[in-house]
Amino acid sequence: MEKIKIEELSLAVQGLKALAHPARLSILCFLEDQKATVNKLVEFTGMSQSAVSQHLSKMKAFGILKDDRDGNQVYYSVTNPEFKKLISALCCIYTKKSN
Amino acid sequence: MEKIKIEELSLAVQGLKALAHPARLSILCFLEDQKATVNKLVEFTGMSQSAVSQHLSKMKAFGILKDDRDGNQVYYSVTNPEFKKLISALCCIYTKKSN
DNA sequence: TTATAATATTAAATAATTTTAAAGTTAGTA
DNA sequence: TACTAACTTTAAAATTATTTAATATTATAA
Repeated sequence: MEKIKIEELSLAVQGLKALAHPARLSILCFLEDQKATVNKLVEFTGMSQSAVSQHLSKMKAFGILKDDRDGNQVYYSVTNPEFKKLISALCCIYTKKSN
Repeated sequence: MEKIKIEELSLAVQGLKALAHPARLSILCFLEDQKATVNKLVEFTGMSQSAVSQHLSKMKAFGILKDDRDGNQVYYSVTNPEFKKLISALCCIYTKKSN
């Protein structure tokens, strides 16, 4: 495995930070196999609409999520399947199960 | 792939947070294939001894690193090979290369 | 012993992130 | 056009994380 170069490291850190929040990680898990509207995610997380929107835009900014508007609703989904691998590795560590 | 359960999620978040800092991530990369003393890591990172020590103990607290004392030196190393997979997935995302 | 090298801990100061609350958009509907 | 639903943005307040600086510990060496 190659080392992460120093320039890439700060990107990687930002990527990690974008995941390292309970609301964001649970949203990401939720979106693993489906897209969802902001409202749906507000319901799911129990957070304020504003907070959810801010978390979503942070994940979008770091290229984890993308959004698609349909009328007055906005659907969010995971862009890069590699992020699923990352979540998978996390699962593996924290559930002590292989996958 | 299984979902991360809600109880495990907060552990996973703490694990991610433990990685999501430039000093910590670069230390982790450095330790990927070798153990090292605190002093070595102070040199490598260019940070103060105290700061490095605090970062190391945070990573130790979350089970990412372990330490081994030898005389008056302390060697740090990565505990769980799964963390390497995680770093590997990160590499993959941020270098746009497969591995 | 005393001194020193290597590391850890603590507390205060600073910086970054998150939440809350209040407006502000955008798109559909009466 | 005016209204409402779905969402975003902004700014201030609250919280959490990091750095700094000083002190403490642990083990070896003089």
